[in-house]
Amino acid sequence: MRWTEAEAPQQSQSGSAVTGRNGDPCFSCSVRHMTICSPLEGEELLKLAGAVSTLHLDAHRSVFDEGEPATHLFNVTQGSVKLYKLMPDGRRQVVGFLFDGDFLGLAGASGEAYAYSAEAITAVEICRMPRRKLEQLLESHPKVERRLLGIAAAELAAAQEQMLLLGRKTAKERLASFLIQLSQRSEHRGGAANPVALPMSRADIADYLGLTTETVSRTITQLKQSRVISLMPGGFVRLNDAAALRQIADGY
Amino acid sequence: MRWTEAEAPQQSQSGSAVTGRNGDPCFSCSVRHMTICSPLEGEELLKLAGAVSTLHLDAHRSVFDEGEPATHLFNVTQGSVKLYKLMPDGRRQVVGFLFDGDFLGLAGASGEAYAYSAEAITAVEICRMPRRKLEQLLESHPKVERRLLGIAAAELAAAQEQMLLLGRKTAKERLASFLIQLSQRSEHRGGAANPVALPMSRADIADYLGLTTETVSRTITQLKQSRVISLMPGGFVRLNDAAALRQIADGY
DNA sequence: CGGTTAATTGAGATAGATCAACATATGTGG
DNA sequence: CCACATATGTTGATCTATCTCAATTAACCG
Repeated sequence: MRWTEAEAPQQSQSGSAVTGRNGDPCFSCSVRHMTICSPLEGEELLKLAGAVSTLHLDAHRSVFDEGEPATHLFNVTQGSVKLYKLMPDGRRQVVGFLFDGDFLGLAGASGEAYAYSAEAITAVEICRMPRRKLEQLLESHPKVERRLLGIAAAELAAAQEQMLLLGRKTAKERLASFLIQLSQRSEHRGGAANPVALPMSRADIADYLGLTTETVSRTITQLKQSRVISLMPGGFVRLNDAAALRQIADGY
Repeated sequence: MRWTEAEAPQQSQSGSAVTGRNGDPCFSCSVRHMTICSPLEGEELLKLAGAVSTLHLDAHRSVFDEGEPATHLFNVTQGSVKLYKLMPDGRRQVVGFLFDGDFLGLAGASGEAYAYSAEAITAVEICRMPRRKLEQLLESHPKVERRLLGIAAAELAAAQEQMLLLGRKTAKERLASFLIQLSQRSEHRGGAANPVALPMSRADIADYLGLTTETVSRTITQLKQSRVISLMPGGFVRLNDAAALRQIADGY
């Protein structure tokens, strides 16, 4: 179920909460330096803070569904989110995972409806802004628009890399690529490159890599047995030989 | 082989030719209304015309290769182009086809190197602009930047749709999706929706859909036998029952 | 600590790949 | 303009990576 802002309880039993216009969400934002907001300062930031709301969602809660009018744009400030598309018979394709600092809603920057569904993997904190507010922001702040264009270009390149993975790589190569990708993204946002967090389920990984959960599981076992990776408690993977993993990922 | 502009003959035997700064390429541009240039007029267009060159390439000629410095942006004005990524052992993934009016080089809008190779499928005419010129253009023309952002968002949505295709669809569904896509794109740029041109080889289609040429051929035969499509001379496909094809594409 | 869900492992089935032959264009030099 | 040469496309017969179906084990949670 989804609720409008007016109906939303500040702290609900349903695993959702909104906080709007009542703090300084932007000044204290822990991921501001990696968001589209980074070019803004002082007064501008204050103005922005008045336009955004902060969502708190439990794991498995929907952020929005494919086909809904794309009224908002988002920024994940804490936690992990998955983006996916569904076919009528239930086949699912995860088109992306989002982590701290990641922007969400580019497709909605021009289109009218969300092209995929978004769901929390872990408990998440998400910053939400009305699309029309962003449009105003773009008018007055070319830097923000440039930043958005850069994000779009990077996402496009990542999408093309994923097409190569889905179209041409073996199961082993897909898993290796996936782990390397998670490691690099963690590093990129200032986290550890090596013990990599795997907050998503095997089913989510399978739907991201175009495989089944069984094949994901078997392939992880295979990588484990060849000592390239180790599974650690708490949903972490240690990359024992990142170079070897990269070789596998690239199909050498 | 590739050549620098200085070395390039105006009309060469190698299947390549450049024309720069010597006409009114922009005013007479047949696809201007669908390009990023569409917001420009009069003097602005004249200035732009001074910055672009027009390339003429025969089929199978390279426009650029993956990894090259992304010094230019392009617009296909006539003909068809394929974009592809290669793996070390030769596995290929076609990440896109371009037709009249399509923009090329978004990835290069922020990145430093082309993320894929581009090659002419048919004889093509391509408009080329230095990346720094575009950046200047963006500075002074927010409309152009907005347009680029819209293109990026649309491409991103298309890429996600392709991930669903590659990750979850059957061969038959992939072919149906592909034909519907070509039909819609043709219609979108003012062409006929129904007899659809297939300028690319079976190998290109296979590499786009994550299949082999044999499977592409067999699946086309299958669609032909079920009367949903017909192959016409000259590399055209007639969609006899577009609705049925769409049903197949969507997995109903 | 039971109960439920997620992950792993096993055995067998299959869509699509591979290997191979043939057919049909496409192009070229005589 | 034709006959050959080459590249592209189609069809057939097998093979195999991954899926599907099924059972077991491990993790999580109240």
